[in-house]
Amino acid sequence: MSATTSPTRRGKQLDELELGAWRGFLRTHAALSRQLDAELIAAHGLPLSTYEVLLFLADSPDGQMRMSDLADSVLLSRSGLTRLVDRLVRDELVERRACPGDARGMNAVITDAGRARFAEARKTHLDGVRRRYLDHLSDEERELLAGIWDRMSQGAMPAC
Amino acid sequence: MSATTSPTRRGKQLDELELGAWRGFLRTHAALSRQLDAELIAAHGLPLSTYEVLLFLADSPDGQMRMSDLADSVLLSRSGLTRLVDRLVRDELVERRACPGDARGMNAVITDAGRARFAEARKTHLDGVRRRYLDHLSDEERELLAGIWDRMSQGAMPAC
DNA sequence: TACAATCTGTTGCACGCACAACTATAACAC
DNA sequence: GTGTTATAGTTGTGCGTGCAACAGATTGTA
Repeated sequence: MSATTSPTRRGKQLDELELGAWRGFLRTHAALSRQLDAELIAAHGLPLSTYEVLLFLADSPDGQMRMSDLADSVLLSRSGLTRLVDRLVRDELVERRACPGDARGMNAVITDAGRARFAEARKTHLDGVRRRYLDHLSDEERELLAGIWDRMSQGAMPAC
Repeated sequence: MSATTSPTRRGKQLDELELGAWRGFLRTHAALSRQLDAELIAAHGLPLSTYEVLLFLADSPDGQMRMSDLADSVLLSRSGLTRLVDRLVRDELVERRACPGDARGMNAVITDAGRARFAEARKTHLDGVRRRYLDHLSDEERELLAGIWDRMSQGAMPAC
């Protein structure tokens, strides 16, 4: 179940199998994220990055999160999140609220309109994720993939 | 081996397993592409997008490709590729050459300097891909993944 | 208390990309 | 031939993002 590769042939080109496992990964991600993003924009005017923010806010206890925590969650730089939240505030899907107990901090809070919009978008998105990804996998494959990703993010993260 | 999911529960949230298989995929891709890009820039001043272009050119018969074919290969818009090749020409890693037999077309041609630069970068990149991705997989897992990606890009592509 | 070091979020700036509009060439119809 | 349609590549423009620099608040130390 764990990595059992023969001593890696450093610098040598990838063989057929390695190539399929690696470039297929890249191709699949590119295709999926493009399609899901386009789908979400077409149906609800929400890009995927926005959807992610609403997702984390909607699923958090009080519908709010600290800016920096949110940035980490959606894998965005702090400045990137500042701008993204700017747009969400403009569209009245999110509000900024001073963080009680720490005058430096700000909380992003999802509004009722934001929740409504997100609930609609979630249907579309879940449907897309299933149809384009999950439905192509058997139960065993899903389990295996979940394990692989888990293993990788543990191994890869602390290295940088 | 093929998809055997019970009739998808449309709209319902993802269960634990589905979540792991899906969000892990996203997280892993984000982390890997960030790290590999940063690594390549630090070591050779080449971003990943540039590396991809040089890869396709270096591996093509005469070290040259039509602009539009190249754009499709590296998953970039045509305008995006035009600008990217502009930069490569400025850095003298690639040249533009009129396409014989079609006065509309242009070929991007890798230069000697481009080949040299790419050969260096390739070592770094292959090493990174192995260390961060392939080495975490057993042979069976690599085989399974290659199959999954293949199945998915066939199913997902024509749908859009 | 005072002062340095750290942390939070925002802003200036530059970059890379996509979309749409455009020019030039090619392919096809008649 | 002429006219129409399709294709190739470039350019104008706007958007989303990261990095570096910054102001304000907090924590730690003397």
